[in-house]
Amino acid sequence: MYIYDSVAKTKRAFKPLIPGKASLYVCGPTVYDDAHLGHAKSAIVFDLLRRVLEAEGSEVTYVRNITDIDDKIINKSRETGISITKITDIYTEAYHRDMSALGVKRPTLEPKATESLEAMFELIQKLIDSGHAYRTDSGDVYFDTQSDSEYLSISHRHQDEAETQQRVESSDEKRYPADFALWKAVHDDSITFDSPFGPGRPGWHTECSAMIEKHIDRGGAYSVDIHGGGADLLFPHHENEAAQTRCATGHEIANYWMHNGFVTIDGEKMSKSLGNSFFIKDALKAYSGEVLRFFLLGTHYRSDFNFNEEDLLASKKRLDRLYRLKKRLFGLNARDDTTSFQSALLEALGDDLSISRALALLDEMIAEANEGLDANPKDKVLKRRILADLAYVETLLGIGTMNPYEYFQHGIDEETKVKINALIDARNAAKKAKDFARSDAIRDEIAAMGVQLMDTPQGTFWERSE
RNA sequence: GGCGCCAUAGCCAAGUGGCUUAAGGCAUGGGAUUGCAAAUCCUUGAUCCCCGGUUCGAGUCCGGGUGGCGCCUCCA
Repeated sequence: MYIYDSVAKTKRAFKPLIPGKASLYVCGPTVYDDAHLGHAKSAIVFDLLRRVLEAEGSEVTYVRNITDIDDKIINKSRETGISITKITDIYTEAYHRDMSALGVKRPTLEPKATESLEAMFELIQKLIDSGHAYRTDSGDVYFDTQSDSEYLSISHRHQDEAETQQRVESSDEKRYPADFALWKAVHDDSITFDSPFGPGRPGWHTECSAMIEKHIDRGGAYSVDIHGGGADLLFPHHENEAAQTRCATGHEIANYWMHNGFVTIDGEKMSKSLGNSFFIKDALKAYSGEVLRFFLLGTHYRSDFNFNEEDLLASKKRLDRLYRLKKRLFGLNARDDTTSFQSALLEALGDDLSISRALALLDEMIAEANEGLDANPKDKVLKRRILADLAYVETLLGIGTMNPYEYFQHGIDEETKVKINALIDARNAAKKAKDFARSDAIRDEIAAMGVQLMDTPQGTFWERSE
């Protein structure tokens, strides 16, 4: 496949270090709060990448870390009185629950920072030994950015010394303002970990480099094939990761870099400080996870994504078409036929995840399938082909996975369903007696409940409207 | 202040110099179908923010302008 490498700033043919085996590392969440739409976008994008690589026949090692050591977690613990481990357990579980609802498959490995301390010590020690890191009087260990001639080659910055100086507040102990902490010494009663450098906790970039070395590096020209994350991580996070690994191991951390665009809410960046965060769990109250997945998937991963309800509903209608087709073939089993649609779909996604092209192909497939079924409702060969295509879409895009009836009835409780079915029976009786005034009155009554009826040769079905 | 991204129909969104006098979806108008509807199918719409340039040829490259946005500070 082809991947746009955001460091090379060009599209490159993807060639893994070991043919047939792709490795992927993505920066995961800090588990101190519920996941928001930005987490969802990133997770969905790289889930898609993983599916495409697998569909192309690669054996994918996908590592996504869980950051469970962080000042934000510690602060939350102080504020709430809940223990650190309790907090990280709660939000790790919440993250998994939300991602699962969005159809995001679990990565191959999900290392936690607390379980990777040895690897971090090793990395830091190597940097100290090789003169790329230094200790301060207060016990902190800093990375010496000036010791790395390649520093800033990832984010293509040309840091102006004077300008940097005014940006950084407490640089008193640093040799150079851009230097960053590998280990922060802690002397009070905060959470600390014992280390060869004294009690403290790791700097925020340390874990990614350490985990990649521990779980992925196979001693090649670089550590991991693809490194991914949100666009905001390019600098300083990825720059610093790259510097650490380069100086500790002598090779680059990644061969390809992928950065997904931001999610904005009504045109503004979503951020905690602006107070416009949008939690996935809240969005899931109104929409099924798959509707959200499809919406977030619909815009190319490198573009910024603006979230608003109106566009979400338009996106849902597009997904509805897939489910309507699925409904027409409900109850039939798919087989593994391969079709030209499938290869075209994979080819589109293999071109830097060109989702718009892929969805256009999907729409065309759906239209042709409906047309064919209209013309030849009993064509078994056609049905087989459509079912195979739908199954392929499920696997590759992670959409169309639900029971179509449940999809269209999302959010309606059991009691209401019973009531609706009773009204449908009454209406069908009226229809049979050609009492259309009464049957239309019943339909209006049902419509008032937010439910739409559809008469078909197979009977009367209903969907949630709006 | 430094670095960077974006600007295509009412809305979302492809397009990386000629095969595209611009995919696909939503919405709108018309039609087929339907007891009426819904669904489905057919059909309907933009010369690509502005100005200048390069080229036989530009939405697509270059320069300038205008308007959005992001990173440089915790953030996917």
